[in-house]
Amino acid sequence: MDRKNCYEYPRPALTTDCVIFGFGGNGLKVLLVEREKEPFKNKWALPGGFVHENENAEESAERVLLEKTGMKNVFIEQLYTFTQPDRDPREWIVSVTYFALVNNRQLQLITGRDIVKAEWFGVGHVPRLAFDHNNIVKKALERLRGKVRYQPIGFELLDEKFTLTQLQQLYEAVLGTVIDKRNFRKKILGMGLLKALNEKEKNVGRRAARYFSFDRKAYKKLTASGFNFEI
Amino acid sequence: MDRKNCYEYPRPALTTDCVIFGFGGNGLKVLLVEREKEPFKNKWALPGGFVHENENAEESAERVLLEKTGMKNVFIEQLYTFTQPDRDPREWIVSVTYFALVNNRQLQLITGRDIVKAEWFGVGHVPRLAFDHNNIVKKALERLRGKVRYQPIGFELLDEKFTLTQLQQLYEAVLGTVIDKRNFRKKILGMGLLKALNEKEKNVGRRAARYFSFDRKAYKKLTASGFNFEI
DNA sequence: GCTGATAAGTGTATAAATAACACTTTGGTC
DNA sequence: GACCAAAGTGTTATTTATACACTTATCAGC
Repeated sequence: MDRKNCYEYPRPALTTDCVIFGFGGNGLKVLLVEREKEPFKNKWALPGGFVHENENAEESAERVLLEKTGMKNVFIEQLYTFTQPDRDPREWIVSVTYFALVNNRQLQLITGRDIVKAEWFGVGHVPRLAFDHNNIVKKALERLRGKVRYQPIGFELLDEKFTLTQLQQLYEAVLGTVIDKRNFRKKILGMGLLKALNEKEKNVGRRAARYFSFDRKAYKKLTASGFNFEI
Repeated sequence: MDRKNCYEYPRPALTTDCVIFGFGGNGLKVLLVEREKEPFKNKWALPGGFVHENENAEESAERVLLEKTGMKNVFIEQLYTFTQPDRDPREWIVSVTYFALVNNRQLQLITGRDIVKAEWFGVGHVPRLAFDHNNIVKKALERLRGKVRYQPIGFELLDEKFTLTQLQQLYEAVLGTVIDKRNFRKKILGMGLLKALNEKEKNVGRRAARYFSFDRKAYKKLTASGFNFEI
């Protein structure tokens, strides 16, 4: 070790860890990777890595996401910073954590690559993870559940175009409730945030559902004039 | 400099900064301290300091609060972590920020001491601050405004006992709205979160108002059974 | 091309919450 | 005891939320 990185007082290493949520057919899922090194070698963990000197934590999280899972341009937001001195058995390591929401298309990307061993786990079936990562997942779930009702972030988990039933199932999965179909549609359409597309499902073996898309422009306009999203 | 704190890769210094809100007669206030050293010597800044190796960030924030302002046992919550590499002109310094809510009694404590030069500023009259601290204050205000409607944290800004008018004025100040007195009282009393005390204001030169206190026990019970606070 | 299976799509009536609004009462001062 | 200032108090109209069941479209199999 050379004398380059010496300081007057001890300093923590800085990492980012990312809780990536996806919405598959049967519920909300979180992406875990298998650790290739000690400590916790071969244990499941959140994708993460060290922050470089010339980048901020968010850039670092995005870089790590791309390197480890091949995902980019995903919705990402700072979650919490974990600073407990003994959270890493090696030394003082502080982690700025993020939570990310990806849709099915982004979710496909990773299955093609083989950058690290990664797997989706239903949020109810997350195994014992390395470090304090179970805590981080717990915090991310709380945040997602709290936020999904007051901000239109649920759309980040669906494809560009989606059916109202998919949207409803998403809310039911995240919130853990059952929602009345007619009331849900009345409410969500009444907000004026969805664009009805001239396109329907195909080859579904039943009546085909119409596709909708989230109208970001309309949402911006509405929020500017005091509108508050709420499900 | 000895060789004690040398690392393989560069590491950031870790600090905490704290946005402390108080509610004075005429609105919401934030506590600022004057910097005694370069950089930004004699400029206003948020109270903050370096995190020690054997403490977590929250303990550090509480320690700094006590050292710099004499406050303890205040409501404190992690806000956001600022990691922009050039946010400090000296070197790479990452700050885990907190927001704190103090009531009048805690607010008095500091005026007695003279630990650092500290002053309350109305949130609409915050001067140009050191580093990226104006950003931090902005973020804290957003958080407070977003949170005060869905969690009973407003009470942290009032004394143990308070009148309904004080509570209403607090919400009006934080949210920047005007609230109807009768509807406000109906709603807040209807929640069953306030204990009416057998005590009134004294020597006020008008009809004395009854004191109330926030019933934490009742709140815990209610949240456990699915109640959601909302103003 | 008819039948059956499956989920899409749709309206109304009741209950609850919110919003608007003004006067009487009380404690203290002069 | 007259006056000042803010405390305290109900009702109605409007909006929003909730509960609830049948018809329609698409595809598959015959």
